[in-house]
Amino acid sequence: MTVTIKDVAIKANVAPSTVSRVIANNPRISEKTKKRVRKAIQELGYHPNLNARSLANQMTNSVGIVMPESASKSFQNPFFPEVIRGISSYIQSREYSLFMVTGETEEAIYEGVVKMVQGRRVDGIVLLYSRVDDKIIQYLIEKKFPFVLIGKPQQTAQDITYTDNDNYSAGREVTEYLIKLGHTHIAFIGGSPNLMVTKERLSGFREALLMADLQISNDYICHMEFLQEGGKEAVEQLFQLKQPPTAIVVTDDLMALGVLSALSEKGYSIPDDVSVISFNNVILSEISNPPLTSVDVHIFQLGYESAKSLVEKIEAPDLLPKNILVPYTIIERHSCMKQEGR
Amino acid sequence: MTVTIKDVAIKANVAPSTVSRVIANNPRISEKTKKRVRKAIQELGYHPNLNARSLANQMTNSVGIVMPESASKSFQNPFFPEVIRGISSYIQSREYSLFMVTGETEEAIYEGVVKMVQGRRVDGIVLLYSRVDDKIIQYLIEKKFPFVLIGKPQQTAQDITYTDNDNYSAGREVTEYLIKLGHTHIAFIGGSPNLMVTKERLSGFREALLMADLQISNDYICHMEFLQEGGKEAVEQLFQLKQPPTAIVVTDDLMALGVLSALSEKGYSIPDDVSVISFNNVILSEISNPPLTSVDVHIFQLGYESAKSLVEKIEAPDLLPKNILVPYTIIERHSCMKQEGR
DNA sequence: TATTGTTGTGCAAGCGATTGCACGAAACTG
DNA sequence: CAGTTTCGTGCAATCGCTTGCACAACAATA
Repeated sequence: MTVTIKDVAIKANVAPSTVSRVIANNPRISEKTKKRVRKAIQELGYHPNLNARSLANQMTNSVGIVMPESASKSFQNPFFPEVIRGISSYIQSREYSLFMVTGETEEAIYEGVVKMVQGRRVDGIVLLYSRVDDKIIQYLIEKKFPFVLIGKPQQTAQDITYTDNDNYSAGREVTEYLIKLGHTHIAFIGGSPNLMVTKERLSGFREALLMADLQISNDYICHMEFLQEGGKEAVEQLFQLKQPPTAIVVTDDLMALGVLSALSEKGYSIPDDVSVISFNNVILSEISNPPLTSVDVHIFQLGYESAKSLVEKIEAPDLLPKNILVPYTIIERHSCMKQEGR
Repeated sequence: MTVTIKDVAIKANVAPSTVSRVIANNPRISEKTKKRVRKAIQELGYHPNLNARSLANQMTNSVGIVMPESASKSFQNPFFPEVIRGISSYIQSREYSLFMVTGETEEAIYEGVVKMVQGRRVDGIVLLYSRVDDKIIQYLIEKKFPFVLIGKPQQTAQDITYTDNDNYSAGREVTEYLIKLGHTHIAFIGGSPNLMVTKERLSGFREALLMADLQISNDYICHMEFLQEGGKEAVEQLFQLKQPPTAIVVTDDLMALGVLSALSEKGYSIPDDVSVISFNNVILSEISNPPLTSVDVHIFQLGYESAKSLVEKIEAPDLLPKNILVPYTIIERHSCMKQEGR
């Protein structure tokens, strides 16, 4: 049926072990034999059975990526495809493959991860999110299984390798930007408060207000889903207040689009009536109306670097954990404006 | 180190084979033994080594998904995440896992596929695209490896299982819709002419014009990349013509967004000056400005059904190939308008 | 009681690779 | 030229699981 290493061995008139060594390019095999074996491999169209190989040498040459439990929904957010692209790009160059773990519920994902890990399907895992009290992280730590996090781990966790932006600073900077434009009533719309990103950006936001002696009202802080509807709902809430904000920090472009459209439905014009600044700088932000001022967090690189760290960790497990901060850049477009008078 | 089937066997005081049968829930094992073994499994936290299992029983319980070669770029198109979600959703319910094949070049992807297939990493493959003269399809057919196509195969190929919309009809219907609105100068902006979707929709488009006795000019037919920039470039071309179109059929929402923004940059207002109708109905179309009239092709279902077909095919290889047509729906929003006068 | 059937388990041979070790041949040494 | 290295290859065990077949134990039958 399938052509195995034995077939090659017979054809090349050597032992299977020799074929194996040729594939591994073992220096102890003579060039002459190598050539002969390679020819046989070619002619037979032989490809090693990766399961057998994995079984024998205890490694799979593939890594798993774990989507947040809301994968079903959040996959709509361009953040994920892009970060996966980054991962995939590096992974590819190192001849690894990609396994995906998705699931409807947290429990399902957890099961999936356990199955991958204990089932030895992957050599390492990259988690596409970081949130508080995560069962999966606990598990991986316990099992001493190589993994990296995209986002900051909850505990100052010196022993977790992660890749992230400096979201605290970014949150602060963005807010300061709005303050400099003269805004004093600034709202914050973020994703789930369980996500580390949200927490970090929020505390940056708070810090900026504090430094500027502005009041921090809880009415101005919303936590919604990372999707457009999230943005819309938030707007509903905020613009019912007797003193609605004149500027909004939104932690995600997709939400920001929701904000934009909800706002213009309500008859507000942007940026004249309210300024909006958001995060991620996915392609959409460029073509929204008006184009969004957004923080480019370099999603691709986030993925790329995390994959790189992971592979390093897989190949040298005793290496110290390593944290990579990917820089961010505020991309100014047309959704923010100076606030005249008060 | 890791706990194997032997450890369980010892702990439960049975032979490894018995443990194996308990896991497979083989009826020949007594309930009493089963209980005992299950308890041991629980207590040891045993999970079977999937590589070993795959090796032994010649199946992996996972499927591969292949992105188009431009994955690097096209992943930005929300179509893909959504279709993957659909696949993943079904796959999950059947306890399969997902392997991803991506790559920068067609060659790289091809290699990846071969590696998966011969390496026995997956039991089947779903191709996320269909294009003419595809090497991968050839290969899979030749190897008699189970796969399904999302999109219509090139050859009338009665022996290929695929899931698709009736893109020919959709193309025609959409065009007729514009004709009914009074448009006589209708352009078509599509993706690569190698893609079957493009071909099908285009011929539907042509047919509609033909039926309405309208002229078909090649100047009105553009082929671009499935991205926003594609849309922009197309607009550049079309609106240099001495007689620019008053309505445009765009085969993808993302491109349509590009069209929209290019158009408004040029000072055209939509839908007053030019009507735009597009395909896919990704979330963006809803919040674009104006909201896009778009054909909902039910991407999720496309993925879901194809996964279903694939699993069926894996589990009953001799089943006749099966083609599923997922219905489409035109979602009217605000990017099309009646054309007054001539 | 001897014979035939069940039922539940275990033995051992795979699945297709990798790898430590042994070993014959060739090339070096003195 | 005998003795020691070096080089290239093969043997066989191993990775962890599945499964056909054999077989012991016990029940049912004659």
